Amino acid sequence: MSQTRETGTLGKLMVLLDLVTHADTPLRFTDILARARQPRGTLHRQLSHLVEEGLLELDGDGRYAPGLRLLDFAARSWARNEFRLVAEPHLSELQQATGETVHLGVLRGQSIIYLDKVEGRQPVRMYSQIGNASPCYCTGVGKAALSLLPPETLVDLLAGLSFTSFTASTHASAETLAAEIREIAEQGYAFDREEHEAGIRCVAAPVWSEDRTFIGGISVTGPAYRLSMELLRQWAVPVQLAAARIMEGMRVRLGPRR
Amino acid sequence: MSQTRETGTLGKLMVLLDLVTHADTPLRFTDILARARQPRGTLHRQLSHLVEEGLLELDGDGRYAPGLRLLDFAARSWARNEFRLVAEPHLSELQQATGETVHLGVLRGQSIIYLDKVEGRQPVRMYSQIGNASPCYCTGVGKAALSLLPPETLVDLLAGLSFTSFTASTHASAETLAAEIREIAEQGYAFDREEHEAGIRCVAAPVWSEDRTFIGGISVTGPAYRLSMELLRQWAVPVQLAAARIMEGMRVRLGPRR
DNA sequence: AAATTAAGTTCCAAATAATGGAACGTGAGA
DNA sequence: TCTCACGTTCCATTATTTGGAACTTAATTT
Repeated sequence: MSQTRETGTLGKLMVLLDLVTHADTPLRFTDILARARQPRGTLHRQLSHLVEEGLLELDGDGRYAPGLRLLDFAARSWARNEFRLVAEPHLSELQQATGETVHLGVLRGQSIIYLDKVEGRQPVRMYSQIGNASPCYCTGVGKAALSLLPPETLVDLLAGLSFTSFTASTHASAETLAAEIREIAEQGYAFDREEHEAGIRCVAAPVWSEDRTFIGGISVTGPAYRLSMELLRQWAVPVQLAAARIMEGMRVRLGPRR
Repeated sequence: MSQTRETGTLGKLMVLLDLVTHADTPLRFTDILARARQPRGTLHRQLSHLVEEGLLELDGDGRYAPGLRLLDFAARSWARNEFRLVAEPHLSELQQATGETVHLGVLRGQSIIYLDKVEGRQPVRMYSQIGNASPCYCTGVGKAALSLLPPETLVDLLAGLSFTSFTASTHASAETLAAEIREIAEQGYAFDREEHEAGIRCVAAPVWSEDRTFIGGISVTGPAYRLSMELLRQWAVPVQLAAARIMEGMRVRLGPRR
């Protein structure tokens, strides 16, 4: 998930930040000590620095939680993200056309990070999905993104994956995944056949920015009982169309400068 | 806004992260060089480290933008934040009762960071507000939060403020602000009389967690033409009630452990 | 096209910060 | 009161960062 260096001052601190943000609940000093391979004195100072910077917070019980400064950073990066800004209107349009939830995600390391989500009427918790990192091998957006990679990069990435079986249909080996990705590269669209979450299907299309800073995809997602494979196949075309419009938008936006 | 140390390896890197995330547009190396007080060689290596860790991203044009890894960190800290989790149902209830937008914010340094926002029916961009840092001296939540501080802490904080006049009614000096905060401390609720944004009013009440990790407030916000001061005064009671329930919820949640 | 300037990158001895083992509080429970 | 587990502080050693300068590459001008 995280491509942390683990060396250098920053690298070591990021490992700790990862540790704390990935925990289900705030961690006490000793909990962190057990998981981080650091001497007590060192760990203590490292945590203090992170707290001083607002990246971690230490509550009255001596438990470390992620710092709210991270929220401020994130709110800013999200609000100004060029890819997201360009994609936004096209995502809404696609949502209108299908009535289902639309996602925009990009590949970072081995994960898909969701950059945006457009739902129907109901005011659903956005943060719950936006910013979340999901595996690339069992999501529509993820597989669509992988189909964009040059063969060598793809091989390297696949080699580093460890396959967790979320459902019965989750890919369990690099071989079957590679085969499907070849197919996706030809077709130009991908499905998620309940591979990440039982009862949830999606159809996705690859999207990228011209400078290849963003390699990702968009998808239309919904419950299997409502979204037959038949219907998803029909939606492949509008999804690809929306993807094409986003790429054109990025071309226009980046073009004049180069 | 940022209480960065500016010394130590991490401190210097955070200054850069602040610089890039605060910029309106991705910055080129030279732009950053001009603003950061660092020699070229040093700056180059620092930026490289941030990019390696995914905290910054370098696009094809050599422009640095905030890294998407920040989103992942933030999504996690938000999803698991105890204060927010406890407050959530009470915010929704308050939204139902008033029909207007409800906010939850906490004090971090001199800023209020919005932890949650509950709007009416329409699916509004949440991220646009959640995580955002706003000044404490011209928001209802901010002034409510300040009214909770011990006198000495408050004096120190006020001394460090620089007052930007967003509207004609924005406080422009520590003296008038301090006077209003004394009043708020007595009353137990605060108003924002179009001090941050023209045409926007709110009524807020202070909220804090027992261990004082979270010092903040909740507010009901809306357009001035719809929310007379008269109406806001009526809402002060339900807002204070919701605040009381949140604090009780935190007491129960934290209590058993200590 | 050559010359000039600007932009970005790499290098390495010197300066600085991080390390980690051990000693030192501190508070809860026996 | 004693003990033990949990945190915190200290400081000589070690590793990383620093920053000036040299170098490469790209853009602009003559």
